[in-house]
Amino acid sequence: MRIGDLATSTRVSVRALRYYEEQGLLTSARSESGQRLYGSAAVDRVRLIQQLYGAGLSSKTILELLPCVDAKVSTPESRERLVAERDRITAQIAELVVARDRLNDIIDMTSRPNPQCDYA
Amino acid sequence: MRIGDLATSTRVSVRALRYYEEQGLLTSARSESGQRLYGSAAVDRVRLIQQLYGAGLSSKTILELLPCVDAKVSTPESRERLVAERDRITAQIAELVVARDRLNDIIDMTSRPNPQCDYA
DNA sequence: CTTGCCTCTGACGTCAACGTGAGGTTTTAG
DNA sequence: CTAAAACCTCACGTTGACGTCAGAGGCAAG
Repeated sequence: MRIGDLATSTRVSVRALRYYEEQGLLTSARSESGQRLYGSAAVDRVRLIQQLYGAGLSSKTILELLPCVDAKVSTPESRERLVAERDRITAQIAELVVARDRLNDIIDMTSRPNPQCDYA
Repeated sequence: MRIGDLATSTRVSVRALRYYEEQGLLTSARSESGQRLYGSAAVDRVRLIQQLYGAGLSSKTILELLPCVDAKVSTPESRERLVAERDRITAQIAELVVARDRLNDIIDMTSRPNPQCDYA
């Protein structure tokens, strides 16, 4: 498949896909004329990358960790990195839960009929 | 209290506090000589701002919502906005949970003794 | 063969939340 | 009184993940 097809099936922009390749996260075969060609496995690869980006990992970090996924092996350093990121995500989830509760409080507080406006 | 004190007690940089004021999120009285002066309520205000930033809200969004908090009243538009942000956070939490599980899978997968290396 | 969409490689633009340094005033400790 | 520390206002720098435009070539349809 060509880059436009991959973009469509992953809902990721063409620019982003080229960026991923630039960062070393995604590889592609090239046609005679230089166009990028991808196998179907690329779809899953892009999804994984998106998921890790979504979790707040940087290109650099993802680049370090992808080889582990591919080789199914982690060095002590990369394992440490993985655990650190997981813990960071856990902490961030906790933070988001607190913030959501806070927003809910605000919603409740501001949605309750205002006493000053109540009929006596 | 002066800006340095507020920075210390909230663990937010002086620059950030000035930035919050620039964005209209934080107000300050001024001394004769022009230095910012804050009441103790400013600490909670900054904490709230930090929490909302941490939840991924932008200055602009926070600016829209703070008056609701202060007045304890929300217009239909702002209520809609609050609910939308809450739902976005909920979705993001779900995304993070998925990503964390994915990371855990990777950790497990790469930490298990490699079969190819096992003694027969 | 040409029209129109896809792709290519640069390379500059963007946006948000600050960081950082300049150059100058104010407050505080000794 | 004086030196250090804290404060002030500009105003440019930073970072990451792309967006966007330019200029040029590639590819299936009619």
